[in-house]
Amino acid sequence: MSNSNERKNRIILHMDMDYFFAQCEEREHPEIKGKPVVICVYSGRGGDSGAVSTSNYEARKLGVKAGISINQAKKLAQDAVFLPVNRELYHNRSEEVMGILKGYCDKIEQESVDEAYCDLTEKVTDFEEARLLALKLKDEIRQLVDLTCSVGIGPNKLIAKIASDYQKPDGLTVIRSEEVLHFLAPLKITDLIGVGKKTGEKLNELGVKIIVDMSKLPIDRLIREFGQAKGLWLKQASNGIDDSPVEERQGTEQIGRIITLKENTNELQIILDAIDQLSGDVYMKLQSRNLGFKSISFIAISADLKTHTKTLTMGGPAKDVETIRIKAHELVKSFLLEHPNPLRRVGIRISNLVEEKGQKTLGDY
DNA sequence: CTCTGCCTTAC
DNA sequence: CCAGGTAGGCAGAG
Repeated sequence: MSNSNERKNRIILHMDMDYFFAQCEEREHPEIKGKPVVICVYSGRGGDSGAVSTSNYEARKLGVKAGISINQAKKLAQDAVFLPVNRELYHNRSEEVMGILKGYCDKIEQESVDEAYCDLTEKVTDFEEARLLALKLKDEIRQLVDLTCSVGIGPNKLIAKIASDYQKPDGLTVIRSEEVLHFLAPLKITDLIGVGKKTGEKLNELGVKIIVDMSKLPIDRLIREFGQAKGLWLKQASNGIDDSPVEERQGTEQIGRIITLKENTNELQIILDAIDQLSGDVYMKLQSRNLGFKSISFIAISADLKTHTKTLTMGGPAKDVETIRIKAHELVKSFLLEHPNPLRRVGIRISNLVEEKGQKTLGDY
């Protein structure tokens, strides 16, 4: 017997905070509002070595956007305000905003620190009512947290997400079921989730420029080019179909940390020292969630920016910092035997996280 | 199932 | 000479 909810036409909302990190900083430092603001991740190497995390619209007008180097950004916008990321601040703001959003539906699916889906199907009877609710939501976030966001509403997550991106900042876009195909048809394929640079280039070679082009490709062609899961997704998405439910998730499925070394090196001791630090950080996060883990990876990024990983899975779960350290050391050593070249960045990640009921911390294995 | 590389997503 | 940190998912081989 299928659940009647599954058959029902859904009304899904997607909320996306506008230029989130930079907006949080504007609120924190009102005097910088109106100026270009650039949020930076400093690598810890030279003074301005690092990358731009995000920027406000004034900075974007000057060409300063996520991903470019800080040095480049300084050339493009000498008078901009450059600030280091302050994750704690953004996290706190995020909690406030998500708290408000939770008041609008039974469950939300938080996609990242500044994005979430919300299923309104049981809360409203039609898209017009959903629009009013979204206006109220935006207003409440503005009143209580003093931040703007862009909201999209559609019959599924895919359409809601594209809609929230359609008008920014401070936008609201509602796409009814019957408007979906017209809405999608002229959009760029990179507007779809799962289509980035690589996939986009490959699709261009197939003569696909906009979404309607892709919707006409035979599914077996897409599967041949992109594999089963992705091919199927591209076919469905280009036709506006997405049956994935809004699912509340608690916590991530992996915990990782990665850093840039002061200088490229293949010296074991330097790398192990870094690993010990990272182990402590990862352990703290693990402990705060009271979880155990079964797999651990060492991540290495070489001077040419290629990523390498080495993973080890244990027979049973562990939850102590010593196991993290020891296993990570093993992975580092075995990696360096195979790849004795200098590394730029190193990191560790634990996965296969498991609920830990008992509190005994006997080292296993 | 495990492991690695690759892709994506932005912020 | 310059390119950060984090997480999720998939393919393909073993």
